[in-house]
Amino acid sequence: MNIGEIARRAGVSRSTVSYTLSGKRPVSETTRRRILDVIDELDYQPNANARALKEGRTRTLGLVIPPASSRLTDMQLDFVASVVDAAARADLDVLLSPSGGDHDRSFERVITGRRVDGVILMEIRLEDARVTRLQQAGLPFVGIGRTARSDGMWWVDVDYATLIARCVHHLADLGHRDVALINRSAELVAAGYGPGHRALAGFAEAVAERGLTGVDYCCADDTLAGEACIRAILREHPEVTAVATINEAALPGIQRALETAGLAIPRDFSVTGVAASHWAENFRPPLTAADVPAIEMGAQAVQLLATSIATPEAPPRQLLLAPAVSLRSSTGPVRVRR
Amino acid sequence: MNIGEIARRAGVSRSTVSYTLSGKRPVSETTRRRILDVIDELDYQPNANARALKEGRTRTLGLVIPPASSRLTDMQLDFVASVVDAAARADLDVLLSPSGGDHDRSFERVITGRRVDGVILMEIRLEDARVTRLQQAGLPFVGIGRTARSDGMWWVDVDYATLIARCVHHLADLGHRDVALINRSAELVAAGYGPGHRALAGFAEAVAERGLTGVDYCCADDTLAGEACIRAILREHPEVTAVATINEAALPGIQRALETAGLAIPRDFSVTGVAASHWAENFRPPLTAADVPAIEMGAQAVQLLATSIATPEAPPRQLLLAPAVSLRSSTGPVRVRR
DNA sequence: ATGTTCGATCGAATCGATTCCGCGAATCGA
DNA sequence: TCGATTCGCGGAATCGATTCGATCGAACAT
Repeated sequence: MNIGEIARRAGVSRSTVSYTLSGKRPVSETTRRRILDVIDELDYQPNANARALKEGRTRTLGLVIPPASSRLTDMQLDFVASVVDAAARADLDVLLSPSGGDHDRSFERVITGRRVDGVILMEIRLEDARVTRLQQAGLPFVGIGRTARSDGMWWVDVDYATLIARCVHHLADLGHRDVALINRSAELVAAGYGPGHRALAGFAEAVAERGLTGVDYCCADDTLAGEACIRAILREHPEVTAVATINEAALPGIQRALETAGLAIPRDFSVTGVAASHWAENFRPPLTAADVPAIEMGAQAVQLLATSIATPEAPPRQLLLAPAVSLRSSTGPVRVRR
Repeated sequence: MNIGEIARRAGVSRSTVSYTLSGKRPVSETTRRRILDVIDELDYQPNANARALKEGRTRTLGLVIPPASSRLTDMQLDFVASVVDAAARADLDVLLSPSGGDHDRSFERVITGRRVDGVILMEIRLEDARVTRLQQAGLPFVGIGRTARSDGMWWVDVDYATLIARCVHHLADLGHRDVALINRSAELVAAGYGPGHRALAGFAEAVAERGLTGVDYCCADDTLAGEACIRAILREHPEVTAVATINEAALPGIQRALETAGLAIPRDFSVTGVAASHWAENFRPPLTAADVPAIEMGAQAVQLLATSIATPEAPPRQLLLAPAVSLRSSTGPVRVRR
């Protein structure tokens, strides 16, 4: 079922079939109709590999994800889903490639095998070898996240520093003087995970600006760790009256531990942070938080990548998103305990 | 940077380069060394499209996922991650294709464009047009899940009927006489979602066998719906003393609503079901449940697909998993309320 | 010394598309 | 009616690999 078969049945040459399909040269209405009929009848579609070989592009983009060993977070899942969705809308296919760990063969295969026209890179670290590799390979790519010095690359990212700062200001406005930051896991931060570092920086700056005292905790991405973290904060810093977090997965634990400690939200303790809206809305009471528009970010990344592929020499574009803090009901005026 | 370039620099013909790479014909040690040196120096990798075109296989498998519009569940995410991981281990790449909704162009492109050697199909319905399509296209595929009549296809699935039946028997052994099933969403079940139907069947059969009375509820995949569902059960069937569920995402809501109602688990109310272990372990108290080995299932699906591709004429193989119910502490002897 | 065998390598065909070049027929203006 | 232009289409080269026969020189037996 190749183009030659179609040509034979329609009584024309292969090139004519190709031109009717692409429309790059006029074809008379009668032969055109005849060819399309045969194509419909045989359910023909051009072989994607042959086409890619000749055209030099694959109409496919690579999506580089962290290895499965580290459970993907909900936010990362949203990225994947929205990238796939946006790509499908643009008639692009998505080739998944786990990287990190022992999966660098997969990454290399995708890069140097010319299987993709461009790459979307998730989970970028402040220093990231994959970015260097892609730049040297000359393959267009867009980061979801960014490295420490990222002027030269295309990316879309969430402005964690600004968002956490806004949360701190919000808490300060409510009279809180002692606040805590619940960050992502210590390993992640130590590995140069950008959001962790930038959230901490924004937290420190806002705390200093408002003359508060702030403590920061690292916390693994699960309910149990969230509980443990709140317990540690209450024990080690009983003066703390509010927390801000970028750790969505810890939220259920935070809620549980505060309940267990007999602290009502927001009467006795305020909670805020940065989280996808479904986390915020499942919190009780609903979480005052900056809602990360993960779905939109994935779509934007595909957009950027498409233009980067189309115009490889164009100067890189960046998109730093800082959605507003949605006031729900998990923060309130400070109230002195005991 | 193609094979011709390598051949020129090494002073040999293209075929010799190809044979050193594939080892399908002997090459003398000296030229072999010379060629490999050039390859290393230039960082050459064969063009995947050209190779696929000639060989007639792509070393790529397609993973068909539900569209992003419906949020993927944690279990589905585990499938995706483990499939990608297992494929990478087998030096296969994974092409993602959303299907359903308006994304059938993507599905068709992957199938008829010969972009993949085989397909893994997620979220199979009892009647599923994609299965028919793949069969008629003659493309090897493995389902994660299965259709109503599934003898003729390859699949790996969880035996929801048996697992839910075991949960019911366990509850009956503890003296419970009135039990409820919390299923997935009504739309999903109405659309012919296999696990929903089979869980219900297993529930009904076990309830009958033990002479219990059982009610079943559909419930959307989120915390809030879980709460609402428990409230409805307590209101409409106050005699119920235990629930079994296959709805992981509803578990936090189930827990919350029971707490709110002043019912202690497992003293006043028992909860059990089928759930990935991290859901079970985040429940409080830890959930007695059959742990779905999603990670293993993804890996098995890749295995099956690989053998199906290698031996297309072999009779289909199936894998029906029924992991044991892990006794944790969310079930206990019945106790009459009021 | 001559014919044979065998190992190492080369040349050319092939996979299935796209695209440039050019040919014949139809159409046009004068 | 004749040369020029246009229109529609076919032929062949090309993309970058794999693979099958063919070749060539060396080693071997007779």
